[in-house]
Amino acid sequence: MSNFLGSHAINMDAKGRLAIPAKVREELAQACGGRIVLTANADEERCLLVYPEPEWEILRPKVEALPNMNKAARRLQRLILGNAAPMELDGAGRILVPPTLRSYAHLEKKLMLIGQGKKLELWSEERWFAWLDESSDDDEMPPEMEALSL
Amino acid sequence: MSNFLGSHAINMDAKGRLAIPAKVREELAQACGGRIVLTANADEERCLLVYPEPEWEILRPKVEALPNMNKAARRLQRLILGNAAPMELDGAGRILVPPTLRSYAHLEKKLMLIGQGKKLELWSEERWFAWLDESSDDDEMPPEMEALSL
DNA sequence: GGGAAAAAGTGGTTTTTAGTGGTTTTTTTT
DNA sequence: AAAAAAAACCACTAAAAACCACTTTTTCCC
Repeated sequence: MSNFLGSHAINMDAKGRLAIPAKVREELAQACGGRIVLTANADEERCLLVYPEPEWEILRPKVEALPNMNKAARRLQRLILGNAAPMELDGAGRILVPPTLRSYAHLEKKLMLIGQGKKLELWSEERWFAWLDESSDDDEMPPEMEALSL
Repeated sequence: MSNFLGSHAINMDAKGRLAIPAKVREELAQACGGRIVLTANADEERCLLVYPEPEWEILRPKVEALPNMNKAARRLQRLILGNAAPMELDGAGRILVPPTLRSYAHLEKKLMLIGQGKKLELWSEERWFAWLDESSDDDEMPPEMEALSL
């Protein structure tokens, strides 16, 4: 199973194409033959999520099955399902980001691709660094996290 | 199991390469054959963490398994996983620190490598000495620490 | 204590690979 | 059928990685 790590600075060209870094490309080739699903992130951070297709097919039914009389659940469904775009890497290892997703995540030229284990996150570089600088406020930690020893 | 102790002053060259001190290199060779994972520190101190690969593989699943609807947990995942860079020492016993990590920890020429038992910490020399001078305020201690007798 | 040898650290050079941009062809829409 | 947009293809530039040689420091032996 895929295990994405690390961050990569990448540029999107004028056509909305972006070259997946070679190392990530290798992992994607192995995990899904280059077949991925790009969608919106559901939390307050406006970034995109990149799933290898098999990983997406585990997640998708779970999202579809959420009890959607609940407002938060409906929101999640609309964002995740309503923005999902299956695609393949082109011959040069690039993907073409659909305009709607581009504007959702405020993607311009300079981007950051962030490994997050089973998926990747795609951020506007500006927003990523702004997020890094945010104070890690007094959010409550789950007990599993309290017990961690890094 | 590895047990890193002591601190070493080291220089990073213009390309971002830094020579691991010979004594540390020996320990790394024994612990992981020179295979390490470099990542960001998650707390407010902007330094890097150096894990021998086996040690990293104990930590990684714990971080990936955190409940990521929680904000604090997501932050930890983005920092630890999103900055992780597996690497090996080169022929001369050096590592190349990726640009993103270099800027995260404000690393310039003069660095400090600090043994921390199962891992090492890598600091900008300036920040390390500034930290040493900080007042160790009135932060609350966990009970295990209260019970210590140095 | 001095000198020699070995090891460690430093810097530069070369080669390979990844990223970028443009061009052509095909498909779709009006 | 023509024009425009999208997709695939191809070539060139730039950056990263591996390699190699030199300098400095430390250690061991005389």
